[in-house]
Amino acid sequence: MPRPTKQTPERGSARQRLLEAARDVIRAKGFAATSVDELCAAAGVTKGAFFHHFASKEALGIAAAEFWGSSTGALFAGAPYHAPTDPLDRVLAYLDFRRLLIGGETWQWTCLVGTMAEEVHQTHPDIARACGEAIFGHAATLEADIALAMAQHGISEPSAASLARHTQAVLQGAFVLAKAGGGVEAGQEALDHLKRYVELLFRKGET
Amino acid sequence: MPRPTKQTPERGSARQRLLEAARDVIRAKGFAATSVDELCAAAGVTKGAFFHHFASKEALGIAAAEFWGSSTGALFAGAPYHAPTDPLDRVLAYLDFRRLLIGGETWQWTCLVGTMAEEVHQTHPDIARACGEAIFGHAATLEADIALAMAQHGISEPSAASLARHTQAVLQGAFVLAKAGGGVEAGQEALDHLKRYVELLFRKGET
DNA sequence: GTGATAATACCGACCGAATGGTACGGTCCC
DNA sequence: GGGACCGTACCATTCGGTCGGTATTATCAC
Repeated sequence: MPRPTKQTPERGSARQRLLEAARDVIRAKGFAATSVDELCAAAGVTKGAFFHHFASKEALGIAAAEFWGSSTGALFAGAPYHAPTDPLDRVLAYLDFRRLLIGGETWQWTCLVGTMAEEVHQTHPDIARACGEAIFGHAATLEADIALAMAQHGISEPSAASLARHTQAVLQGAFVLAKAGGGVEAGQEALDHLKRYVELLFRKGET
Repeated sequence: MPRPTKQTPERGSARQRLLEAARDVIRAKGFAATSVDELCAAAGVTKGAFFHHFASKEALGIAAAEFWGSSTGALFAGAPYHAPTDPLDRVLAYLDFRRLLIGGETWQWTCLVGTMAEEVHQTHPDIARACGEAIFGHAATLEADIALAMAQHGISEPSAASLARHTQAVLQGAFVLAKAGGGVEAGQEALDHLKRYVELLFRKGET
């Protein structure tokens, strides 16, 4: 395997490959149970490269959380659920889109930052902070549509920000139940309840 | 410290103390990041005692999940939310009770089996299985009241079992968001949304 | 009751493997 | 040449787990 250079980064620089490996391996095994050696092997990189790009394992965790935030941010920004002209329809389309993403092995559709936050919130506060920014940052991208829909339906009860956060809470809970043995069905079920909640909320106020 | 005997178990046998230490330490630091030595120190017990009672660290994880299931089971069985005569009131009182339990340091009011399931679902399937039994077993204790309330209100749409599971999903999600920086408020907020969902569901069908 | 026996509960030094991290040298591009 | 980038060998520590031994208790014949 030829060394990738700046001109020919092949399948990405070592840093990029390490972040991608971290995204997948940590989702499956957790942060603490994933060793640096294992990460290097998965990325096809040596330890020297690892500690050249990251000062410590904790630094990689923080970078992985940020990487997750930006890559999922791009995914959702380009997703088709923004198409509907009605803001409530866009919110419901987002939930449908999230439901569509559920499938395959559990580690493939669950959330890196949720997993890491739960695990390291006491031992590595800086990682937890980065995870929180990714989660609440994503929630914030939903706020505008929710606020528009609420205004259109004359609803003010739960704030748009609060409802946006709640969607993420339900999603994270769905991941936990799926990992606890509920599988794909547990995830879909939780999203069905969440969609029903939103529909009931907005049906109450009507147009 | 005198050796505790069967006649004078002092503050519990070594096994009991280890399970209690595991309950608290693993909730704070996670399963993988908690060492056997650390557990022994927290329990005031030596390594010999640990491996006398548990064949491996994984076996302790399974036992801790079962211990969590039975001790929380006793807590909820004796809780006051069973008092109301109306089944829907009992369900809502359960949610109020769960909200009341939120307070203090995050590790004190979050869920051991949720944390462990998320972390070890791939690496230690047997632990994840035990965690799943605790979670879904607790959900099952809510089913009867939910089913009664649904019958009374003429509702059949989401099954009682599904709604019971969803309460646990929202709770687990609340824990994740709390650990990601949302704190106590994030937990309370999620439970408020969950209660509103249940109220909307049952208001729709009325009596 | 008493002594012998077996089983249980526990102690703590020790082990090999794996861990996160470092030192240092080489290679490539500007 | 100088710095970014990466490879290899190595280090100190910590990890889960083992093992020989001791103290305490339960059992039971007598």
